[in-house]
Amino acid sequence: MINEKNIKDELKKLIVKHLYFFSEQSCSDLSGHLKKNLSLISKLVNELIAEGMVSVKGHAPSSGGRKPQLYSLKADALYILTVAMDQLSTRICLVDLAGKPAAEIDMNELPLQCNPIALTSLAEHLNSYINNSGIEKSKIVGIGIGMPGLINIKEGINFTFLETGGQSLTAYLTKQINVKTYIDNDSSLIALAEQRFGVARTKQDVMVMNLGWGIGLGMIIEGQLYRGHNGFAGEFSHIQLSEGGELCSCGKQGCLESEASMLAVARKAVTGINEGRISSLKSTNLDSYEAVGNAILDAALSGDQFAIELLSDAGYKIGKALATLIHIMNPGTIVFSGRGARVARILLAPIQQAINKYCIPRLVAGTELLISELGFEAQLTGAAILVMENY
Amino acid sequence: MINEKNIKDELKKLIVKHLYFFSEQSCSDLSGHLKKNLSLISKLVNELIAEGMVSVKGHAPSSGGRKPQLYSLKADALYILTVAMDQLSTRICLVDLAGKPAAEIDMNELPLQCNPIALTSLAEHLNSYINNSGIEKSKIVGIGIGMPGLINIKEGINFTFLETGGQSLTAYLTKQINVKTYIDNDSSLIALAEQRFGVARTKQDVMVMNLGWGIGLGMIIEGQLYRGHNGFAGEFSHIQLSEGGELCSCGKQGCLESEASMLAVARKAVTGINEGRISSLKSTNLDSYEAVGNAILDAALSGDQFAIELLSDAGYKIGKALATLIHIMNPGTIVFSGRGARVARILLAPIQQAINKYCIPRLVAGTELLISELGFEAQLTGAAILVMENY
DNA sequence: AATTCTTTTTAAAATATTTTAAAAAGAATA
DNA sequence: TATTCTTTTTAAAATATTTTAAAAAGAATT
Repeated sequence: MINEKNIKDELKKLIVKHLYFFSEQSCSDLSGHLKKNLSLISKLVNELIAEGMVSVKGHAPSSGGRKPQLYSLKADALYILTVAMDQLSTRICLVDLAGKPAAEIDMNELPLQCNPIALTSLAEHLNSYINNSGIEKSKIVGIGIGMPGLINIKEGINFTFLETGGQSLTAYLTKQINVKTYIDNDSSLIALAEQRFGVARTKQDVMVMNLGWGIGLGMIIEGQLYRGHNGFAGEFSHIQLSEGGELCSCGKQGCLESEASMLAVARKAVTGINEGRISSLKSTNLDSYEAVGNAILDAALSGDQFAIELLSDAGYKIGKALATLIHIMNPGTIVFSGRGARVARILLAPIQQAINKYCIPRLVAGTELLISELGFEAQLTGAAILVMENY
Repeated sequence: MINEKNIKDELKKLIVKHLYFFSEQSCSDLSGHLKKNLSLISKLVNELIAEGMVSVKGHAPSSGGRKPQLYSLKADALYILTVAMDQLSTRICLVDLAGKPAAEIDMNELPLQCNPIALTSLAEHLNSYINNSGIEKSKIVGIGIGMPGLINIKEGINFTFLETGGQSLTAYLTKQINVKTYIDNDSSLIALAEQRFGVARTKQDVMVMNLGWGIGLGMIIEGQLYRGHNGFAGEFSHIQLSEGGELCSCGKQGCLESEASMLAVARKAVTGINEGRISSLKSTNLDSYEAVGNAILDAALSGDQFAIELLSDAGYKIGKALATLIHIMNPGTIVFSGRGARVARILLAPIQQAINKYCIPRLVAGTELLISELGFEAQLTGAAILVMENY
């Protein structure tokens, strides 16, 4: 028998996956969701218990009959190594099947741009992190990495950063670390996180805005992450907002990113302060846009008028772009996530205002705007999901 | 046994469906596509032959072994009633399983706007058409209707036309005609037709532009028609193109529809001619925008400079809007279909020009632009597909 | 408190589907 | 031309999955 028990094992993996996303499920819950017969599910769940993958978690209240037994994954049965990169730094965290950190988060500078040793450096970091964690490698199901750039997830190539001359990043890391590795775009992973464990939980058609140094868009269509024909879907930041606006890094003018990203806002703040605008931002080191950007968020949250004005302006522009997105996609939900989610409450009013102005009312009515609760954690959570989706 | 043979029958229906979309398939083709075992497929195909649904269509060339036998549906085993409506007229055609008309196409005026008897009139028309066709009702699998408007396909309600006070159009027609009836948006059906039997055959991520009195968009995402959270996805015609442009019927300014649809072009033509522009259009009845619109297409095809200028202008605007669409969706294919597909060759140059200007090169490179070959037939074809998808 | 009704879980029987093996038909090659 | 190799089709055996039935556990009702 070449594929002895293969089909049964596949189904067991499906059960494990399902329990990862929806813990505390009864056999009939599982049966309903996986569209497999109860009796089969029951048998396999018992096998999983015997194997130490699953444990019983007490009873749920009954609606007039025998109380269902609830099953969950044994959190320490397996671990996932999650990695969240942005252009400047990298966070690493080993988590268990319940999403709890099994070792401290490691945060270190790892500039992606013009850094030929970034990849080898990353591999070394990951190896030593695992060694220090005290968890044996065999218990780590996989490594999930979210990174900015245009990414081919199948081949494991990043066309924008970590240049390898067409070589597969995932193949390299899998070999170096000896644990199966997966990569994906940061905004896509944030969208996954919001739809599986965040405010868009169980929603089917969700657009997740990743508000950060750029403006990313992760799209969930009919419950699945949509990546487009070449994996470049959601290049929302470079749609044209206004004829003849600011020059963008992409070479075009008036892109959303060059008008409303955190970097664009920081640039405007520096100009404004140099022109004598009154603001608490004056005391910030104006040489680092990164520092200015973070300071704007803090200032806005503590009521600084100039900062709020800058963010409101950005919000209105984001809203205008969202109006177009809503017309095309008719999403049920839009989530504001990423670094900038902290100030989403301030952005929301001008965003809503622009949407009202530029959208057909019937479409506005069908779309809810939500603010992320996962915040900065979203990308790490998404990286874990990436691994479990491939389990 | 309550569901005796249900599962087997389901699979048989899947085989029939598959043969509808891909005729002349061998058992191994079917096995591969349906992901069911060859031996099972072989048995069921033989049953379908015995039932008179399927027939053998000779052999395909072999690649070094026994020649595969090819199977097709018996074209006259079942029939489909297809209906294509636009705001002014309705086409009806009974087709067989090979897509061949089994009765002549019926084309009649049926204005949708402010016409309370449109629905009863439609039902009468359909009934008498069936009676005149000579095909017995029991052989008609279903009625598929494509119509403009915001449509809820599950409930069978059109929110824009054929007002029934929230009653289901499909329930009414199914009862009146005694044949299961389905409705869908015209642009959605055109997209279906292009992806199943048109130039976008087998492509997975396709945006189909329905160039007509309005500008519609049908979206195929990962091989499936995407309708959005409330069924209103693809409301492409009302995205804003230019700040402060022409007033649109939707109440906003500068919408794509009010700037570049066939109706908008006709309006501009009338203005131009009244201002003394030289053109063969002068001899057209300028009171009917419909007549002017059609005349512009003819004039442009025979080289009239004014008509070509008008269409080029519209094309550039469509291209600018498409640039945004490409950034968001990263589609593999864009198809120009519908009434205006006749002049797509003239529109293509300015469309491409605008896309080049407003798109990131890497995204342009991944998207091919195609011109429909189904043309005006697409909507009827799509209506047949709608029925077979529900078979 | 006893009975009836629900729901979950388990086991046995029935059915569906896949694997394996073998036969049939033909292409490629020596 | 005979042999070997492929591929398709069919049949038999093995496996997977669902149905059916029954037991277990508890809620609701009389």
